[in-house]
Amino acid sequence: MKKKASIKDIAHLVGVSIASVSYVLNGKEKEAKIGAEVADRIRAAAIQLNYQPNFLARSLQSGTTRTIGLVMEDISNPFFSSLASIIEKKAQENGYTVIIGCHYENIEKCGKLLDTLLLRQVDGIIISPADGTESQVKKLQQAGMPYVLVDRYFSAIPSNSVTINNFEISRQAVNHLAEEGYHNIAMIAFDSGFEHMNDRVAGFLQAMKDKGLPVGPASIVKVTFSDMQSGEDNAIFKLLNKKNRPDGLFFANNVIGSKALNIINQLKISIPSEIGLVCFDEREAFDYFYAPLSYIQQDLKEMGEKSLDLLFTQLKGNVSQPASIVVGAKLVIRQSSVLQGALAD
Amino acid sequence: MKKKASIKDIAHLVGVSIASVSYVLNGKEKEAKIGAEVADRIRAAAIQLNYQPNFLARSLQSGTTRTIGLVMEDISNPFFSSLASIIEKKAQENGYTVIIGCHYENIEKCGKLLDTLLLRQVDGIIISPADGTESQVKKLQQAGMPYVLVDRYFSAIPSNSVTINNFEISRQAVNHLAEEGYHNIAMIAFDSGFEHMNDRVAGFLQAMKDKGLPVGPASIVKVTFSDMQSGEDNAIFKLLNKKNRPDGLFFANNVIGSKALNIINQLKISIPSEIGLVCFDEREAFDYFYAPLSYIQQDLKEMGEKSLDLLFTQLKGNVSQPASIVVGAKLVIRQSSVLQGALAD
DNA sequence: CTCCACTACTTAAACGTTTAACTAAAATAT
DNA sequence: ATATTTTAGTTAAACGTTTAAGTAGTGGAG
Repeated sequence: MKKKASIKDIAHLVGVSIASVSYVLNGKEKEAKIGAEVADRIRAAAIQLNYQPNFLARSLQSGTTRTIGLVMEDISNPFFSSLASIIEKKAQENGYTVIIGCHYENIEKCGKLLDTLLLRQVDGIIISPADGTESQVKKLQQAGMPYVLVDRYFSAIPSNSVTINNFEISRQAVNHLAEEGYHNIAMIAFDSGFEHMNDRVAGFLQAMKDKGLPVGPASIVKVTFSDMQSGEDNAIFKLLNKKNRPDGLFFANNVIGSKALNIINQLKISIPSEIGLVCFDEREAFDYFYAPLSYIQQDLKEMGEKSLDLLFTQLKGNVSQPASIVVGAKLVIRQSSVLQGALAD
Repeated sequence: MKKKASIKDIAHLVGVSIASVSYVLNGKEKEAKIGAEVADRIRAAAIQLNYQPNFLARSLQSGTTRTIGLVMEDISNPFFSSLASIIEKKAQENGYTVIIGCHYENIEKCGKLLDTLLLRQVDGIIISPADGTESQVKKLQQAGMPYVLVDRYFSAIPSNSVTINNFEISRQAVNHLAEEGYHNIAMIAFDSGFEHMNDRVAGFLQAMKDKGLPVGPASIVKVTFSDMQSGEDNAIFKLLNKKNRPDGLFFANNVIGSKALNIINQLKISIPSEIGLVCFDEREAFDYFYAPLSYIQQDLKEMGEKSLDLLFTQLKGNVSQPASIVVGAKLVIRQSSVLQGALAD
């Protein structure tokens, strides 16, 4: 990097003090009573020297960096990349810059990421935390760092958060499957301490109960994040390969859905005639599957924007009680869960 | 944010100068001849006060921020999010933090993004520039900002870059279509000044020539970025809806491929029997299409890692000539372009 | 006993800003 | 003619570091 001009250089050139330059360049010439003629010369010199303020010096002085941290599981997951795109766009519009970090569901990595953001003195953090990182979020809170939880939350740590009503929309999804005539429904979920995940499971159970459908030990299949990463996913395969397999499936998120779709293809199971499918979250693959998947669509635009709004409110110092914002989600019904449609086709 | 402890506080507590504290905490106690006992007391005080160095002050002093900027078209495009994921991971491993910005193929946005990164004094930038931003890249160069072009390049501005051989792999892809028996092949490409895009077109033309296939004005259909964003995409629809439509299609990238796939579904064109398909770049949808798409797979891991390597080399000051690294790409053949396969099925 | 070399530090400048507090000169008021 | 206010700035501290240059005190050599 070439040496850049500083206000000192401008002061030298014009023959005034650096304070005068600073006042003029910040539009505070009235306040500091700098004469019009001098002010003009300062501005001219700034242009002549192609002056660019030093952001670091300014931040050091002001204590704010106009930077926010965005921490999520994996930016290559379309759910997160869409959210990131929305957040980055709006942050930019508001003069904020976004530092991104992925924790890949690894507790240590998540901790390191947060430490880095604290160290770099970002103004605030939007985070979709890893499983089991309650203590890290608490640390954020204790450090007084403004943050917003998105998608995931910890009820033990009252925080600003933006989520959807996972229970209710899951209940609706499973209700729909039941009403379409699928009665041996199973759910595939992550084996985690995530409350939003448990809410989805609770929604499933509620619907089953409401519809008077049987729930057994095989009704909820739990898989791990690393199962999904590796090629192995025995649990799903076993579930679908056994003689009296379910006739309806509810996937707890798009990673599970996409994995399961692979296996369904592999086993040549016919959708929706043999099994009805609904997935939580969307994924492009679902549109191109021969029986496009019914799915739960979270309002990502709202989610991203509300997260930033909530963060900005905190940054402006209007801190009151933590707010939990619930944004919309809707069930999009397509061929994968509609038996009649299959007959009609 | 709570008030954090500074080296000044430590100095006070221990009763030494701030310089001593700084030397000890940077492991330069030998060099500065600080006694072992004092050093220990300083370290103890640092722990006691939970001292965290102020990154901004350090950066201001050192002139480096250990931050890199990553500028791409749109993080919600899987090509870019995969690349971003790889780059973020490796940057983190090397103690660098990444600021992300999307230009959405908008020249002004791209310019603003780069200005912001310059202002914030990132140590370097990895950029997949917007169409028509040669002057912006030149400005980067003139400012002495280390940067690496990735995926896209401007031959008029010799730069460090990481790309694939777009010409060669396109030629192979079209060759393959021809050899499979498709002889009325068209290409759908972006209407842009991008050289990598033109290389792909050149590869198409070369293959057509080599195979002695006819090339007419209808052989290359150009679409714009905004066509793809909006629901409208008349050019592709018209091409596929006319009586003597092509029997082979080569898509210049995954955005085009996914749009075209929609139209193909809509028109109920049978793949690969009626049209053979190959797409540049992958996309999850291609795996779940009833006839999985043949595609050109860029080695993204290599691309991301080499980009960072190249940037780090510059940061270490080993600047020689700009290097143009060409990473691997391969043609993955699946059902969408194999006629025999269709018959066998 | 003086000089020199060490040891173990400290001082102070520098990075580039912002901003509260001060001041010299001019203008106005009494 | 003197006191007061206003104008048009300047000085200097502060943000939290790093680091070159300086120094006070001690030990040993000659």
